[in-house]
Amino acid sequence: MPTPAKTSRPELVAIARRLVEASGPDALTVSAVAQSAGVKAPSLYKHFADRAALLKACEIEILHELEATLRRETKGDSPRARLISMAAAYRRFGKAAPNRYRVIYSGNAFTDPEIREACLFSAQPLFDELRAAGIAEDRVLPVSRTMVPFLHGFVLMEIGSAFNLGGDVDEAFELGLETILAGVPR
Amino acid sequence: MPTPAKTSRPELVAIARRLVEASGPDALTVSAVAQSAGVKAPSLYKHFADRAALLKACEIEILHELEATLRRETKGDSPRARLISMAAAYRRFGKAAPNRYRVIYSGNAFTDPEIREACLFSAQPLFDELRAAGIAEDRVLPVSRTMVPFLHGFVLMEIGSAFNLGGDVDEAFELGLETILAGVPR
DNA sequence: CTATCATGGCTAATATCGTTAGCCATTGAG
DNA sequence: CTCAATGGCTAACGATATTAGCCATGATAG
Repeated sequence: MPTPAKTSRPELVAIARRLVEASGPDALTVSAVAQSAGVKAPSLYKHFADRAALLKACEIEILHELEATLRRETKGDSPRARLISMAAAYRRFGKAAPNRYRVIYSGNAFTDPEIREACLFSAQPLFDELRAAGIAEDRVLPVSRTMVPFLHGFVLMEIGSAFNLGGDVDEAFELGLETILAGVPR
Repeated sequence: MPTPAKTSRPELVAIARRLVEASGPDALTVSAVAQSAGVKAPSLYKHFADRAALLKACEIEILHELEATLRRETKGDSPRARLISMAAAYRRFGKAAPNRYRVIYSGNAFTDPEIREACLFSAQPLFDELRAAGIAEDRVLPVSRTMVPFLHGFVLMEIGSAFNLGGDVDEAFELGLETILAGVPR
């Protein structure tokens, strides 16, 4: 390859992620990323089509990170315990870095095939655990469509400080989860 | 009041809403609103502190509209039927105008007292129905914190085309809802 | 009536974005 | 050794939000 590259796709994504996670999506400016990479703004377009592509790369990386986190932190003996553990890990993932979580599902990106794939990938751990819990194959999808919206909505609302009427939020999370897991044997 | 005003706060909000709902939040540019109001961009700042304030006004209006919609469209004899009806109305509200729905909870606006108030207002119909369903007062909040995240997450995902693995989405919605309403007698 | 003064327009200007065009230096491959 | 592609750079454009400062109006106090 000609002309030694001062930066690289992965490095740029890493920088972009740092910006987003530290200060929200608006902080992901082309100039800021470039500057942090020791490069001028227009040079970024040699690596990414546009700012959206950069953000998309972040989103995909984050979804992979979510998948890995769920796999790593899901523990327990019974299927039910594992599902509860996974849900807690999901929630922790969101709370640990709100701006990171907010990137997920941002945009109407589901039309994008790469995002679709990454989302599907990040959902695999749940599918696997549901199967392991003995949920019939044709119920895995419907049950996921109860759990994931609940988790997603809960995390979004929690990191947005929407639960501001007092009461124990941890308890509410457990209650909701247990309600949803009613069909899964203890 | 001096100098006849060419426009007004409410008109500007209406215009802003039209733009947002038609083409998403990015379409809400100060110039576009101004032009549509027959006024130059800087004049908007006589009515709103900044673009964010205009968007906030939209969000509050939308939350009030949501409340009214829920009140209007919640029907049924049994408490359970009414809750199901309300949930369906909520989902319809989101699907009818995805960009309108997306404005809700956008931003981390819950720190803003006016937004908080509007959110609380929009949640009243649910609280009322839960009470009418005989849910104990100290359970209303926890149960809401199961239902609302589910509804919010479901609608967000649905309007984002996240349910793209086939299967009947309507059915999944009903299943999720019934699971959550398990405690409410038929 | 008239003087006042706050309201709500306007023009002009600035800073910051994303993005494109076009140029040039490097360097790996033939 | 040549050469072409890669990946940098400068310059520039258009859009955006926002500010400063000016001016006409017209309700209101005297």
